Amino acid sequence: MPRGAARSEASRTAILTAIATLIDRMGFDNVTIEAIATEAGVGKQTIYRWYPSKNAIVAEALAEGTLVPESFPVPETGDALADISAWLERVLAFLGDETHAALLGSLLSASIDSPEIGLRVAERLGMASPTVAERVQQARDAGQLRPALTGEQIDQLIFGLVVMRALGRAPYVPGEAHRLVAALLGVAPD
Amino acid sequence: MPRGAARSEASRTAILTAIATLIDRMGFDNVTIEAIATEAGVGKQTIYRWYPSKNAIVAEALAEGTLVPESFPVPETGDALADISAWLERVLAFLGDETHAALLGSLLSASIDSPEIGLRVAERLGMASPTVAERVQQARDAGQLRPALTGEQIDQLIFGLVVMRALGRAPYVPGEAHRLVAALLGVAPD
DNA sequence: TCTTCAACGAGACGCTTAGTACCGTAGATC
DNA sequence: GATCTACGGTACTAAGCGTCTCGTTGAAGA
Repeated sequence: MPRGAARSEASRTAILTAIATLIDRMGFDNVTIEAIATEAGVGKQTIYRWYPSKNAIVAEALAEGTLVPESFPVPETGDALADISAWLERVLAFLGDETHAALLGSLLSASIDSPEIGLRVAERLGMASPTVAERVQQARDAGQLRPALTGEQIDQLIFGLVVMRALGRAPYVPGEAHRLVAALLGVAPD
Repeated sequence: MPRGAARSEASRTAILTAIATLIDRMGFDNVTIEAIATEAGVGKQTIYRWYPSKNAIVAEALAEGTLVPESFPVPETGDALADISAWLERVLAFLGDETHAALLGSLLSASIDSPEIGLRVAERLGMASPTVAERVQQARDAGQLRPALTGEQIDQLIFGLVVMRALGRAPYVPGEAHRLVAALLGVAPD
């Protein structure tokens, strides 16, 4: 056991809560380390002791669910088309809220610098282990589907669409997810 | 005619060239306004007089072709599948170069702040007027295609894929563009 | 119990950059 | 030739980054 005082869980939580609050209040780009310290009632050094950058704090806040409380697991009923389109429906509806779309936009921007944030965002959206790609491959192996594209290509197309929706603020039309997924999987929609 | 000296075209060009040089040399995020002024041999005030932000300079450099000299017009042979897949092939091959992918990544990041940059990027990539969406619609009207998705959905899927490739640095497999576009248009590949 | 040691809140410090203000100069209009 | 505006250059304020150093607090070891 190391000597001295242990890391303060209260401070850690306060930092994660503070960054979520500030991003919501003043936008991702305008949040400074100093403002986080003040908002959290914490010394700046305490932040720099544990996090090398703002992105690292964001990554942890994402992993803990402090930034985005909702999660979007892909259902597993055995029907890949229904599972994936139900999932996409939830994600697109979530992004229909302008605040959520703006937040995801900022997180995507941060992902360009920080691959870890990219990974955490994908996790939050349910797009990591098992990925949509793996789901498609299972359905293909089970003989349920014979899509023209590889699982990985479908995965990229769907994630890319989610990204475009986050950036473009297109309104979501109910039922659209089902038609999209059906077309990508090469199945006639119900 | 306004009194006094006119705007210096030499300075304007020097600024655009300087930002392109510096982005290439030290990466998008590390380029400061002061460095641009020094590199261009121009007073800082001259920059602030004409551009409200770094993003505005980038937008103009994009529009002039200073940042990305290549352009990617969608061919118009009348065969929508061939046209779009030839175009996508060129774009994905371009992004296979890591430098180009990194540049596009930075530009996408800037697009989140600045819709104008998003528009200019789309223009450079050939994805604005006429868009892929319009091309698909023409083919549909001419009875060449009956895709399951709307032109706009296909447009978003393809642009999203381009974005994912720029971010994910996936290598490009020759011929992939054709299979992707064929599947999205609901046509069996040749 | 008492010593030791690391994390803590707080804040001073040097550094860099943003953005503004002002200089004297050059060039274009009246 | 008088006037006006953009120019290159420089000084300036404001703000944030990241480092460093206080005195304090609290947990582990003797």
